[in-house]
Amino acid sequence: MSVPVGRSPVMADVARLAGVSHQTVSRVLNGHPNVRAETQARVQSAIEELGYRRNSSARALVTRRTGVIGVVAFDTTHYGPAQTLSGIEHAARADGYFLSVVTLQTVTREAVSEAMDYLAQQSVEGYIVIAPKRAVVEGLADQPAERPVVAVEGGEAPDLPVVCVDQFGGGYLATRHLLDLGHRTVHHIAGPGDWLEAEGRIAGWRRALEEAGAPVPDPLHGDWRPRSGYRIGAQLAEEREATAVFVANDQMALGALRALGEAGVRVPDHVSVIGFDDIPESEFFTPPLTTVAQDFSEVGRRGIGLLIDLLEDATDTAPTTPARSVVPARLVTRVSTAPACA
Amino acid sequence: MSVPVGRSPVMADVARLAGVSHQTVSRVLNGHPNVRAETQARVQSAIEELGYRRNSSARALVTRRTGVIGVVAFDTTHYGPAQTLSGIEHAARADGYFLSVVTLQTVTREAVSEAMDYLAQQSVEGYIVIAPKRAVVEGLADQPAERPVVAVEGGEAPDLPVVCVDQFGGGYLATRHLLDLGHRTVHHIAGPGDWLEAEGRIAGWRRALEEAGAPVPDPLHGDWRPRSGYRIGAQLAEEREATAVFVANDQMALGALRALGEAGVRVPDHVSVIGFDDIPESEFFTPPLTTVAQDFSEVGRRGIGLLIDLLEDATDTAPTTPARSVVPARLVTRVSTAPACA
DNA sequence: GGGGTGGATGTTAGCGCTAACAATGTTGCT
DNA sequence: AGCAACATTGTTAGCGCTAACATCCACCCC
Repeated sequence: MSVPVGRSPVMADVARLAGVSHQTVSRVLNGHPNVRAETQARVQSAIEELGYRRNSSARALVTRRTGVIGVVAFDTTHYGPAQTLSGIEHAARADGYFLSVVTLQTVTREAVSEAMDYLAQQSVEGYIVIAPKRAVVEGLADQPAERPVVAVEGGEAPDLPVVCVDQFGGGYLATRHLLDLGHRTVHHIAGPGDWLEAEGRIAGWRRALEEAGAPVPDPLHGDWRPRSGYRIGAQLAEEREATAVFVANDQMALGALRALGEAGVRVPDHVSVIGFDDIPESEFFTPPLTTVAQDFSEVGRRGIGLLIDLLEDATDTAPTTPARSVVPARLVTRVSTAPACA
Repeated sequence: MSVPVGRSPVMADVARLAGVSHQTVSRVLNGHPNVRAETQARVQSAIEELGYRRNSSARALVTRRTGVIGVVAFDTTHYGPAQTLSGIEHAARADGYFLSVVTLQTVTREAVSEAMDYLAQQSVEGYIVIAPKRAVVEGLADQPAERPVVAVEGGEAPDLPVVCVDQFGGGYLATRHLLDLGHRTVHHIAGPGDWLEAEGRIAGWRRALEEAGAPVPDPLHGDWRPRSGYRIGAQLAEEREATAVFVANDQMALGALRALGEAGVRVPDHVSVIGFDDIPESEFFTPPLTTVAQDFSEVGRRGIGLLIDLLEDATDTAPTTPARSVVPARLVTRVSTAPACA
């Protein structure tokens, strides 16, 4: 009788079929307590019979909640960002939120702000911004935040909730590992200067050297890509001075390994190399790369957790200090590092 | 005067400030033709003054269009899927659509159908499903499709619009390249049997061998990961029979290179190796890997293009044959392949 | 000059849902 | 019995927007 043709069923259709008011249907759908079990069952079966599905726009219109989280991500070509995004996605879904993603090519303040604007059109409830550069984080803090924002990989953002991997600790760990193997000092192929991850790793590396009283060579900046690691690796091979190199990511480490190999420098016999990220490939580099692993999924999970907290304690008017969550890094020892030759 | 406190402005606020009806505001927002330039300007400036932003839920409720496309993706750890997703995202945004993404861990029919169900809650207008396995594509075709679906990497889906890279052509290209270098035959480290990409590459490889009258060895199946390439590479090294190996992706090729290297088999002097995907790292493998490049961004673009066509010609009731778009693959020659030794 | 024409604007009625309140029935207690 | 307290259901009024229709006015043509 009441099977509607040509349009999808609405709450009133279900109500009619179940012989109740549409409000009762709404109550069943929202798990309201005061509905008789028998009524609830009748409504449920009417819903199934009609294949009814609640209209999310109508619901959002009246509840003022869309259940959508906006994500601004960068360059998912790289392993880390891609993994982080995936972690965010799973955590969000587990909590019943939807994700609307914008991926940016360029990491600038303007691009981020434009992306957030775009997402605002869709009435996202809050944002997760993967903010690997200082300028971006600062830009975020400036924005008149109508909606909560969580920065991921945002270093030490001044007044923004942040989740990040302990880059400093990771850099320290890597350097310490090489010093412990007896190397006099450790050279560093760093990431681009304006990246927070690069900064943190440099700081950790420097601290480890200073603590050990080791000389601190100038860090050599690459651009994260294998080619730049290759170029700098070739340079180091020519200088024949370094015995241990900490490379700020595995892709550059790959390039460096190749350059050293071509120059006849054997790894780890002549030079030890350690990377950062633990990409799936690094175990199979020549030689298998010792590196520092980051738990990206955990970062994603914590980011979503933090944002949802913010979303759901909207009552919390007291400007508590923004949360900050640091995920530890872990040393993964393989073949590319060895004791310094005496 | 009419600056509302405590709530964000609505159309009526803008209307009041501009001294027009809310409908005129709506007309300006929707680019309706019959609005006097002077009125339009007044409305525009009222919008800016109030920082007004149209409520997307209310709009969607009445227009029955959400502007959201649902994407079901897999395992964005891998380069290809991640790139494809990024291509989809850019294309969608360029056309003013939003993306809601679900990434799956397991590629099963059930998982896909559950993901689509989840997305349906959000009233997506259509779906893009990255469907790399036969079972998934078949499951999709079965579904009572209330909304348009485009399969990406879906091989030869029977009655579904599909965009994919020419896997067959790529496999053929790779094999042909090795045969042209004088190899008697080409061994194949394939992907898992139930993956369409693996199937297509096997078929292309087989065809090239058959055309050349070369013997067709059994393909050896890996799981796409470096480790499986390593295992199979070690096996090939031990048998000492293969002089040319076509590996179904770069990650497995990396493992194979490593296994061959460890077994003292020199690449390309003793054995030529060719990969598939052209991941950013492959240029820096030892030796730099000859491979087959896929234009993932183009795949994403075409996928979105196809879906939007479907969405916007909803009038088109005639069941035209589903579109099918094949993106060519490209040979990238580096160092890992060389003429067969006489 | 009268009536048609079309541009510019306003008015009204929903879209499908939830929240608030109203109206029942049902139980327990004095 | 009588009334309070509560469980259960229904009724009504929007949420903020767009589509459809109504209105007004300027202009043109015979």
